[in-house]
Amino acid sequence: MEKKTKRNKYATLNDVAKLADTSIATVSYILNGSTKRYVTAELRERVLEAVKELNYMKSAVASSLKGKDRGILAVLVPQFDNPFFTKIIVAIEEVVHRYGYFISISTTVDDIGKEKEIIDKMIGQRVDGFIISPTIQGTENTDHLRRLGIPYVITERPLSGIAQYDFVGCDNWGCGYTATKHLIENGHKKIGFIGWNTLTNVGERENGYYAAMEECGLQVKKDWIELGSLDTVSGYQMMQHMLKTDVSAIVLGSHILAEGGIQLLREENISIPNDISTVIIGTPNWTRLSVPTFTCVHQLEHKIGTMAAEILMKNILNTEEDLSWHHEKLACELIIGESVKKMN
Amino acid sequence: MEKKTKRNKYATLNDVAKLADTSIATVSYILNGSTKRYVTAELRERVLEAVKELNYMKSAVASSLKGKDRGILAVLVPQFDNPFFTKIIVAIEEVVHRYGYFISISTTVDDIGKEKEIIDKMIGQRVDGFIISPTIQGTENTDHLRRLGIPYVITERPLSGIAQYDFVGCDNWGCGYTATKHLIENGHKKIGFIGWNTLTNVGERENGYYAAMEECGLQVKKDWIELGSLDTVSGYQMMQHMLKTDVSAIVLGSHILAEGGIQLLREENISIPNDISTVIIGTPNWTRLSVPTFTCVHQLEHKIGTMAAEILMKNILNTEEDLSWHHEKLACELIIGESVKKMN
DNA sequence: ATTGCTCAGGGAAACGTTTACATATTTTTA
DNA sequence: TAAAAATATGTAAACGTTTCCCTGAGCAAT
Repeated sequence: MEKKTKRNKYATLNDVAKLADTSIATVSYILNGSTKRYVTAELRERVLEAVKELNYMKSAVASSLKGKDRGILAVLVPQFDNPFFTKIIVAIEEVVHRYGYFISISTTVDDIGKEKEIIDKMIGQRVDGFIISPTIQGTENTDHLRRLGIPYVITERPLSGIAQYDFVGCDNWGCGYTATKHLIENGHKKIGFIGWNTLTNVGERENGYYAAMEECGLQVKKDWIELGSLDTVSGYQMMQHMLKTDVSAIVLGSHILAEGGIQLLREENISIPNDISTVIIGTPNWTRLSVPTFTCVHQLEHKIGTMAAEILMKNILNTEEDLSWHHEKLACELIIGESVKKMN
Repeated sequence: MEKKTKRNKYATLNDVAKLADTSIATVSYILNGSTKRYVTAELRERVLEAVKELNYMKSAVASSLKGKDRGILAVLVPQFDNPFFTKIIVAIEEVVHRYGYFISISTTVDDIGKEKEIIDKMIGQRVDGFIISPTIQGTENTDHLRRLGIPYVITERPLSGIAQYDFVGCDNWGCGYTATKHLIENGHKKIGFIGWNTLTNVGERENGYYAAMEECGLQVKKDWIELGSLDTVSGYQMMQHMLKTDVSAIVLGSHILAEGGIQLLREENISIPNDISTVIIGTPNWTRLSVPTFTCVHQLEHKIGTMAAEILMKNILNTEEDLSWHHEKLACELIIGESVKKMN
């Protein structure tokens, strides 16, 4: 049976009007349920039947040419097979769906060129707004949005050097601080930090670590800090270096790095928490399922997504009560697992 | 600093034409790089400058009214915080981005009503095609697409009772068969199966299990089969029942059920693989990171996404050599971990 | 001197909606 | 009973593109 290749034409208002023997204006009013128009039940019936008969489906493309909102939001993330972003997106979708909008997700793979490409294409589509976890190579792309007056909300990664924009992310400083403090409270004094060095928000995690150490009067040795790139291989390598030091506990600055690092620990038969304690920043599923379960600092991804979407929708629909810029940093939560040994 | 609420107007072809002191036709030809038009370098320059000056960004909305492709594909999945679908989507995005298209992802939460709602909205947007992992409550929604002549490709969950459509999924029968066969080859004879009962594709997994058992002359006891709903809670409960039986090994029909089931095993301090062996269908990350690592049947999600996207794009662009319907069932791969004990 | 090219560019009609405005028939109200 | 209001519908002008069809000028070959 061969595949049909011809594409059917969509029925138009005109087709419907002809079949129902009326005018397109009447059809349009009926279909939009407008109250500005009196229509006899009989005619309404005829029109509705014609619609069904012809499989008429209104073209949002044509409507939005007439100034109607598109009903589309663009969401840009670095990657979306990253549970952190996936969870944010799930929340965004829940919210915007309630508003009758939908989202178009694209991944920038942390490349400012691709980011620009995507943003331009989305502007071309006249999307109503953007939710962006921006790349860190610059702010030109969001500058462009601001110039054009297109509403946008930034998530997770703050823009540097710019004050006037809406932001929702987690308190990365707090993440680092909480993780470190927890280890200290369990009697650890020699604590390592594995992170990466390209993002300002992770720099914050590192600063939180330093703050906790300092607050407790603990000196930080240089080789307790490892910064690499954000992938499992790098996590693996940083853990190799870390094992040559004298730390008794490690803050794993990201779940991706944690995956690599823990892989190494397993290969070397190093026991968690007996040989080394860890706290992971981030809470992917596997931290609950593995043996041992992991102590993690949980970021409220769902709430980030929800808030970002609400702010954007209100901005678009102009229903915002509060006209100042949002700058929300959501607190993190410590989730106790079995990966931290109590020292005495 | 208060938030600006006024939305800037986009510059139009007309604006550009006026500023460059020419006609919109000329501008359009220049911007589209058409060869059907002779234009002096000087005028071209003027136009390009006006474009920059005005921040002109062509409206894909208006173009597509004139019959141009939208450049949008709709992707529908039951959920996307499910690594199985996430991976498919990542692959789809890679492919369509190469074609200069982009995707709009929505989740149906396995509800045929919401599925219809989304499909209608997407048709309204005049998307060029669909990639759908359909709900199982019926085929009306895809029937509708077929009636309208809109290209679509089905992934993972075959439509029942319909022959003429493009399909890409994995060989679920093979998944069940491979998992079971592996356990048998390791000397297990009393093997349980935990699955769920609402999807035809999972029924296939169960059938593969039966086939392997039968092939090896092994009788299946009724209480070795547990079917529930697709969530961790159900997985947990089914494992409870399973533990009351005499099985030495279990095929976990989905990674979601596996999460619940393994949770219980951990709580009860039942050792894998010493007390019980497991093979999981599906390969989320944690199966490699936990202790022990898990033996899994790997489904080629990335390839599913790639093929589905290629088929759809070729269909849309009419570059298809082969006009018969695709019906691809990708073979699975056994990945050996430490969760199966060798019996003798 | 008339054709017939190649260049260079403008005019205007679609595409499928929305909506302001106009028209015509009833019904109500003063 | 005439004017005003309510009811019921049609016409046509946008919206921002694309593209077909013109108009002219300059030049070479009849």
